[in-house]
Amino acid sequence: MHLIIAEKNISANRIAQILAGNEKVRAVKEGGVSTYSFDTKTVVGLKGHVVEVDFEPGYTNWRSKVHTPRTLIDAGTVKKPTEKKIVNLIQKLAKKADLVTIATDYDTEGELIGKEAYELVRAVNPAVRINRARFSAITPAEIRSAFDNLTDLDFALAAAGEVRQMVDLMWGASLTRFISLAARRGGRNILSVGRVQSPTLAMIVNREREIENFVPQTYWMLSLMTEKEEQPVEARHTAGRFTDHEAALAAEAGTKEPLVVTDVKEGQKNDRAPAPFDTTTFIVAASRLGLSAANAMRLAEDLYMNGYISYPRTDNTVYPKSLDLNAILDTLRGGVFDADIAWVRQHRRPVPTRGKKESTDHPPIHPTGAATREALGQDRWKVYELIVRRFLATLSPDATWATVRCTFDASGEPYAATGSRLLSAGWRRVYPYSEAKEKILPVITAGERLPIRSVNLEEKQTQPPARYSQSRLIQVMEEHGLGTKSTRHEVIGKLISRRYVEGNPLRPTLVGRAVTDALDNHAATITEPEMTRTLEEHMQLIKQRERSREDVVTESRGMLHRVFDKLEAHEEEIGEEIMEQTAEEHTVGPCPVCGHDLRIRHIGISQFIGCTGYPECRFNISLPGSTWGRAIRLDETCEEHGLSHVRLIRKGSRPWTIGCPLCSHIESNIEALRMMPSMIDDLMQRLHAHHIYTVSEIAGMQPVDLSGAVGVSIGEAGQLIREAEDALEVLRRRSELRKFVRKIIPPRRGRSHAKITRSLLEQGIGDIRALSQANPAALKKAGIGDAGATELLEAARGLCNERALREAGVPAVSLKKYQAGGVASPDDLCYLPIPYLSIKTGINPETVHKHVDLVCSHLGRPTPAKITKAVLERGRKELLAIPGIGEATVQRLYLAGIYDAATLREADPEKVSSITGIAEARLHDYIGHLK
DNA sequence: GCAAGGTC
Repeated sequence: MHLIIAEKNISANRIAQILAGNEKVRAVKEGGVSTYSFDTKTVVGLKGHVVEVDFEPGYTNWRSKVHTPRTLIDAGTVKKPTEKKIVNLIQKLAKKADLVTIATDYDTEGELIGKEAYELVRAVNPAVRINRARFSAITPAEIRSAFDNLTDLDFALAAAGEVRQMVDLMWGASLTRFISLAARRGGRNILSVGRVQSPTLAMIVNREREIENFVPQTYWMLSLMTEKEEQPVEARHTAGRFTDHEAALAAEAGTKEPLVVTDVKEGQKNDRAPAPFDTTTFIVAASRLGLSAANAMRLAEDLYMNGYISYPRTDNTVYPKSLDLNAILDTLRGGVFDADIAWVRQHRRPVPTRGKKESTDHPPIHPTGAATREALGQDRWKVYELIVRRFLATLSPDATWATVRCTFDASGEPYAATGSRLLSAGWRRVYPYSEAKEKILPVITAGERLPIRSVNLEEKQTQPPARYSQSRLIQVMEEHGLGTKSTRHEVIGKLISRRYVEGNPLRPTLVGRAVTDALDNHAATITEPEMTRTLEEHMQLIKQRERSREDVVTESRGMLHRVFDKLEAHEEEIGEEIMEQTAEEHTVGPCPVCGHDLRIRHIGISQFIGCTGYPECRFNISLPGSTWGRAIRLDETCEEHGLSHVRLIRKGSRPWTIGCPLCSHIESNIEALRMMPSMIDDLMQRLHAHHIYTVSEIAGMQPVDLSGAVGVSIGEAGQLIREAEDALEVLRRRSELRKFVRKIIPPRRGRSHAKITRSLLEQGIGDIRALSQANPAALKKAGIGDAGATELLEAARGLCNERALREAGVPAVSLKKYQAGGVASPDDLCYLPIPYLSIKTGINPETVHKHVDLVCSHLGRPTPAKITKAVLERGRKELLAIPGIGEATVQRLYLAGIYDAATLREADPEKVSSITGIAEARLHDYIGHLK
């Protein structure tokens, strides 16, 4: 069997189709992985890298005293399978193979992915021949020629890729751990560092600094309005920007009629058709349509997977010779583009346009299949249409413009006006994404005299550089060689998810700045694009076999060690700098009580806003737990309290904007305050004026302090505090009820717990006790179904009974036994006969009596007489001695309080029968037997 | 918990 391994599933399929020719390809899924077989060949696709380098075991604990971040530099590495299904299948097939061909992409990573496959094969089949097919596009010609000229894997090329992996891992992981530990950040708040992300972040930070430090310069623009045959014409002073106000004023004053046309120059301008799309230019064009980089890529990948466009991750801007452009035009026929295609065919430029970059792995992005707007939906169609039109534009002639430049002399001051007119639209006919703006001048001839209608001197300011948009940043990253076509947009996503940058255009956060500063000051290597450039040079040398992998890695290790020398010497300082700079990120504004900063605090899953004056100042505002979303500070501030607004953000759900935390705090506590009988508006205002907002604050105060704060007598203050305590208790029970209902009736879509508890409250059900006695109709009204209502009532009763018994002093172990015996309510204990309770629970009758006594006295009821175990045992024997009475009957008699011959003799058979269900006649028999 | 690079 000949095993062929491709880089991805879709390539595997296409390679199989091409190689099979007329033969039918059998597509079979094995263990969830597709294989394509024909003849004796089987083609399998990888998923890019199917293994991952990581440190050998022992380095997982970040805080280890032995394996410090620095030790990661020299730590051994292992390759771990990340796609187990594929790895297993490859090895299974490799055992049976007598030839293996690696057919991954033709670039460094492709060679490395190929080597990973090679090693997987070798591990299970040391003898099999393994060769390599190299092709720059998956077209029949390329593939056939590649398989006719099979070569060997290029281990030097793969080694270059391995160096990148090693260097990225050791620099990234060690620095990430070091910085995170120094700044005491863990979990979701780690501070990541990397060869690509850190220089990218630094560019955004530097741009922000430029903007902040920008000093605007004033300048003046001078223009005049003239007209020819009633058509207004604007001419600008040829000096352009005047930086000297005096000079501008003088030129303005000197601008006088006669205005003489000194020269008219006509010309023609070519407006080149755009080059084919690579990933970056595609993202830039898509961003003009309002799509973010990540979105544009997601849509393009979708189109690619469904066969509408070619592979969207490419650096190539030159169509390979093997690409049949006419065939593509044919494919696109029969839809909305027909007219445009016909036009392109008719006016086709001799050679398609080409961009600066040419690479071998994939062709530029182009359409591969016809589609309709209906089939794709709005967004995908937008992207598809863009790609089709771009393709058509690359085959279309240039646009041409007629240009004209008129120069004027206004009594010695020189002016000029320019005009342009589209002569032939060319590619712009089929690619209407950038507007062709014409500026038509009337016909003006040299020597003519024109009137001056007005002279305008405009004062302007120079502008700071613009922040990076995502697409602009991707362009700049590419210019600096940062990242690849596949990863650039992901890197930006990473900076956003680490909360280093935010907004569009991108702004750095305080954390982003702090980390960049710290790295800039102590580990500058990692914040500069230079590192990538050097790495690439070294990779190049490895490819040319001029340096070895080990040599380059050793050099990189040495550099990283030197970086760590500096870092470790300043660890504390670095940590403090970051913490100090980022503290502001959590600061929401001044504490209303003491004026110190209020800060958002996260402790475990709980979060709140506390005062930095703690413990002297105990002011705090509670926030919903972080399961609702992590609290972050917004830029807006509350005019009344001067505090930043707060928002809860949670992945995958809409953010919950709380707004001013103090406004929200006050608002949400008013209802609770009103639960205090003495609370009147005036009192509430006085409390608020003293920054007392919650009942729990009042409940926790001393009467003297409260009296002083709101100007009531000590006695009244005491009363208020008691009222607050009561309100607090009611609130506590409500919250308990809410949690209880939530536990029994779990939340699900379309069932609002807030609604349920509100409705219960309106019906006077405010705690679990009230719930246990509630009418099922009330639960139904609150939106709880029949089954749920029964379950809820039973659970509530059970819980109340349990609490009552526990309060009375029944020990927990016994409580369980009463529950198991089904006799666990206070009434059961007070009213059921002790022998019955004993036999149902297996508890000694004397102990039962003790419990019954506890419960009865707790409830103020009389305790029944004690029965000892001996008495009970004797009585049982007496009863069993009576013919017809067995264990079951004894138990039933217990229920009626009959436990021996004497109690049976005195019993009223009619009553006993009604309680126990034993026929009266039989009871008469038993009693008769005794007599 | 860490990088960057493949791919889905």
